Amino acid sequence: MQNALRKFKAEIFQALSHPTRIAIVEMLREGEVSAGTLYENLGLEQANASQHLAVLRAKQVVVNRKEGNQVYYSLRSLLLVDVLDTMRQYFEIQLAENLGLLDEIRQEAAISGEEGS
Amino acid sequence: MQNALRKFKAEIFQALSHPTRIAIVEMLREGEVSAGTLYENLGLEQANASQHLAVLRAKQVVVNRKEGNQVYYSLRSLLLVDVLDTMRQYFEIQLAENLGLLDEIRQEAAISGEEGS
DNA sequence: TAAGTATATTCGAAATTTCGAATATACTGT
DNA sequence: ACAGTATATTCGAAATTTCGAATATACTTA
Repeated sequence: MQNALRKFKAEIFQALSHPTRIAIVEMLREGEVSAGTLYENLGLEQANASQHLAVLRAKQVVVNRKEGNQVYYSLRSLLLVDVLDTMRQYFEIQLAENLGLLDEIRQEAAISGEEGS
Repeated sequence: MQNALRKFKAEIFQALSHPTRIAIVEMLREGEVSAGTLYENLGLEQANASQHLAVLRAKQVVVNRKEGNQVYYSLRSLLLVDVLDTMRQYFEIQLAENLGLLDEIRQEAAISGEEGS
């Protein structure tokens, strides 16, 4: 009984285990977004975005709705937003303890800062 | 800035993306457990358990403490328990909508039931 | 029906993950 | 120092994931 449940849990986590898919899920927090808007805003290749959306679909993290020429995606359950929020707290704490990552983030900030925000 | 953060998040999710590692984290919910107790209770090969613990260590999900001959593991942050709890709710809802998985779980339950619980 | 637009799928190749088997390391007691 | 115990690491091989390139599908509009 626990086994299938743990496998199911592992699969959801696996669906969230790629930076691009995290970005997609975060973008869907506010609501429905079309596939095109998604890959444009995230600067992804169309095919690549579609592949990642396929993973999220397969694991039932997102749901899609067709309207004319476009496909609109949204999170299947808002509970995922709660998970993400709790994770955010977790990350903040970890970040404070993880100087290496902080440095990395500062560098990125410095670079994008130079380019003029 | 968002990139390193998302990479970090993805890595935590990746650490949780295997049934065995979910089982380990769940076992650590109550507190510190030795490596030996872990793999005995979960019915794992010693080397395999150690490999999974290495993944959890690398991603800083767990922390370990050496005492004599043994190594005791614990969750680095209790916030992870909250994440798991929210996930549990999520799974319960998904489960209700996912008859295939429910069937799978029922079969497992039936099999272990036959063996006499 | 033909051309255009939006999205998905297929196809390798490269990278990563997972596993068991074997081996290594680090303690403990004699 | 030696044997025993607990845990970690290394080594391939098999499985899975990821990517860009190419192609397919589906809808729309002329």
